[in-house]
Parts: sequence; C-alpha cells; structure tokens
Amino acid sequence: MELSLRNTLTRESDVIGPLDGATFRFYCCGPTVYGPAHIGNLRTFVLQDVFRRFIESLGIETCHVRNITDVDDKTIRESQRSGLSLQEFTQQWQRKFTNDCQALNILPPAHEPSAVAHIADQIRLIERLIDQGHAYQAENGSVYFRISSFKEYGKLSRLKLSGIQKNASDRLVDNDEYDKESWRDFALWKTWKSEDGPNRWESPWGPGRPGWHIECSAMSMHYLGESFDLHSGGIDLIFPHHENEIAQSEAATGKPFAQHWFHIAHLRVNGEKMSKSLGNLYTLDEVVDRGFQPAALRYLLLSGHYRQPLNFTWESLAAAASTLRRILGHAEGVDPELLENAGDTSLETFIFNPVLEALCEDLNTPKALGVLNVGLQGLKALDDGAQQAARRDLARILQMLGLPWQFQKSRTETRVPPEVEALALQREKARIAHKWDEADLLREALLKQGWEVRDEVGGFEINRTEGNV
RNA sequence: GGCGCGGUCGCCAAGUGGUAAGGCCGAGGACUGCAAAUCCUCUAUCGUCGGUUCGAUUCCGACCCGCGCCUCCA
Repeated sequence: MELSLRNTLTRESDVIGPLDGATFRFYCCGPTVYGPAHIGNLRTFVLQDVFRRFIESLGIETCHVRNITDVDDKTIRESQRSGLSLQEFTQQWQRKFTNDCQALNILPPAHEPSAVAHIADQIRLIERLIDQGHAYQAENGSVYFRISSFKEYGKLSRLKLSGIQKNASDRLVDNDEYDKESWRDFALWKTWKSEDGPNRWESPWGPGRPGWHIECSAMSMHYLGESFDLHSGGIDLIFPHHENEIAQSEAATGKPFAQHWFHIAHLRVNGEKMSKSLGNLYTLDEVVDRGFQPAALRYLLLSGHYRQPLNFTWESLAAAASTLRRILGHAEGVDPELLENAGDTSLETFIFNPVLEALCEDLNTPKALGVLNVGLQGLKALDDGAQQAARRDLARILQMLGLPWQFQKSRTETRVPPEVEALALQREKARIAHKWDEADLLREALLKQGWEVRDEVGGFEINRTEGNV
C-alpha cells in the first residue's frame, strides 16, 4: 500500500516516498506565537500529524520539522504591548501551543526550531542571494529579493505577476514601495526601526531582523537539506509565503526546494474564514470549557477532507463527540500491548483494509471514518474471535488517526458544584426508596441547571449537558 | 480585474458514466422503574438550464449562489 497525495505544485497526485530512499523529510510551517492558536490553526497541525502517523504506519521513516515563528511584526508588537521581552512573550505562547498539541495528541516534531535561534543561517542565505544578484540592499537599509531574477516565480500559486493586484487584500504592512526596485519584491532583511525597540540583530546590512519567508527557507534547509520531500502549511500560505520560499531557496541553491507541497484548507465558522475581525475565533480552551474533549475536536477535524473547507459549528462538534464516544465503546477491553508485536498482516481484516485504502487515496480521512463506521456495524453480533480481531483493527486505526482509545474521565466531574452534587445525591436516595416521581423531578431540576445525571450500576454520573462526553 | 475552490438528506460529509458511503439529529423497536447509554430497523435522486451519451449527480457549456488567495493570515 502506498499513499497518493495531491501536490499543489503539479496539481496532481504523487506517490509519497523518500527522495533519498531512506527517510522522508518534511517541513511544516508552524505557528506565530503571539497568542493562543485557534482551532483553524489546529486543523492544519492535526492533518499534518495524521499524514505523519499514516506514512509512518506504512513503514516509512520520517524526519518532521515544524518551526516556531517568534520574530515578526506581530510578536514584536504584542510583546511590547504586554510589557514582556520578546523572548519571554513568545516562550509563554509557545508553551501554550505545545500544551494544545499535546491535548490533541499531535506528535512532537523531530525538530522544532525557533526563527530567532537561526538568524545566522538566514543571514548566510541572504548573502548567497546578494552574491548571485538575486537580492539587493535598498536605500532604506532593508534587503529585498529581486523577483525579476527568478524566472519561475509564481509556479506554485500560478499567479502571473501581471495579474497580481497591488494590495488587493489590504494587508500591505510596509510602506516601502519607493525603496524597492519593484513593489513586488519582498523583504529578506528588515532594517531596524525605532518601534522595534530592543529587538534587533546585527547583520552585514546593519541592525535589523529577518523577513518571515527567509526564516522558513533557512530553517528547513538547515535541518532537511537543500532539497527535501515535502513542505506543508495552511492553504493561505501558498501565496506569498511558500511562493517566496521557493524563489529564495531555489535561486540560492540552484536545486529544487521541496518535492511536494501539501496544503490544508481552512476551517470555517458559519461559512466564513475564522478571523479576529469577524469575531469567530475559537480556541481549544473554549472547546474544553464547553465540556468537549480535545479528542472530539480532533475527530471533527478529520471528518472533512483536507483539501475542502470544513464548516465548524458547535452542533457538528457535538455530533463528532457522540460518534467518537460510540466508536470508543468498541475499543474497550483491547490490550494496548497487543499492538506492540502486531506488525503482521493478520490484523488486516474487513475493518482495517478499507480504512487503509481510503487514507491511501489522498489522505481521505472522512471516507476512512465512514468505512470504519460501516465496519463497526454489526460488530456485536460477531463471534468472540472475530470481535477480538476487529477490536485490534480498531485500536490500530485509532492509533493511525491519533485518536485516543478511550475518553478521559469527564473533566467536568471534579467541578460539580456542591449544590448540584447535593441534588443528585437526594435523587439517588429517592431512587433507592423507589420514589420515582420525586427522583424524576430532581432530575429535571438538575437538567434546568445544565447538568445531566445518568444512572449506572450501583451509582450515577453527573455531567454538563453541553458536550457531555 | 486575475487565479482558484465549492453548491449532495434538517445539520456535518464521502463518492461514482449505470439509478447516492458514513455520522449527528429524528422516528420505530429491544433493553430499562422512567431516562441515559447500548443494540437493531427506517429516512435524499445530488444549485438551475442546456449539450454529449443507450444512460449523468458524476463529462462539457451557460447561468445563479457561496467561499478563498492576489506581499508577512494555518
């Protein structure tokens, strides 16, 4: 079995395998750490994680690099606002990001470089570009990439230079167009300005800081070499970020940069892109505060194809939570150690194979989940042996998708207010005394307060009604 | 203006040139003091109009609607 994955560069599907025949080397553009990641950001990282888990499960060794962007306009601006140093500020958000990833069961990359820690690499790369005539220092002191020197510019996004409308997105940051040879040229090194405060690094072009694009080129080449297998990020990074990375990197090395480009579509809310200005940003903390487990979000994010926008609603999250809870019910009683020595094909049964095939077709996670559910139908009617085999399949699939084997005990359980607890206990007493009317009234009272009580053998459980998983 | 994506059951979402996976919700049943959970069963002709074809939701064209990118947004 091999994975065919759509390549943004060619707009065709390629079979995924390591260029060097040994290790699949890939780079993912990581977060800019100036605030909490929103669940749209997390979609990208979850899909990249599934990609990695899947190719590893196919027996391919990987080297996964995901950077931390800790120097740019936003990190500098926000750190100053917060009164912290850039380093203190970004480290705090990096820790938050790491926690979110952990909660979502995203594997840590093999290397997680910070842009600030690789400024020397970036400077060397810029020097190479200047030496070859691909970059120049302007009168304002900044260094720009000369787009006219790279004939293939636009090959990823397929935007023609002539068709690029100036500041079409109204996001133009620097008003430096008169300093550049062409307004399309982009900054490699930004000369220090007073508003940057203490955030400056020495360079052959004077104090300043690197441009965003050069950071990723330098870091990816540092860890993966001048040519590597795959580069990934959110779909919005195609232009200009990845286009510029290609231009810089290939102009400097004369070699192809990344073989394959893997882009993940956006998560939407109410049919629109998440953004601060629309006020429709959600974070993992908000998801958890509403009583959902991170795994439910992960399931939801997998329920749409990565090349298709996915519309987030609280209703769809609740649906994901319900489905996942049911699926995990089937995984109960599977010994995780069974998987340790399960590298054999005996596991490939009627459940496993269809899922594998779906994932091999351009990482079709929604189809995979669909056929998983089909496989699970009628499971309980099977004989013990078949059920055991099916459960091991399931466990292996969950591992591949990065889903947990069981939900954690409800996190809200410990936060039940005493008065709610008291009502529930009162109801339990009434039940034991077979005072059904009283018990039902108390249950309704609890429900009105947003708490649901469920009877279990020898006791009960209370949960928040929303996202009660 | 340029480039690109999409419109499939109430909601989410796959898919195919031969009459449409799956999930959630809902309905019915089993179970249960009643609920919940669980299990079983049921629920769509694919934006509009043309064309190609023996046959199109799937290919082509037009149109309508929604969305993304066009210099630092995942």
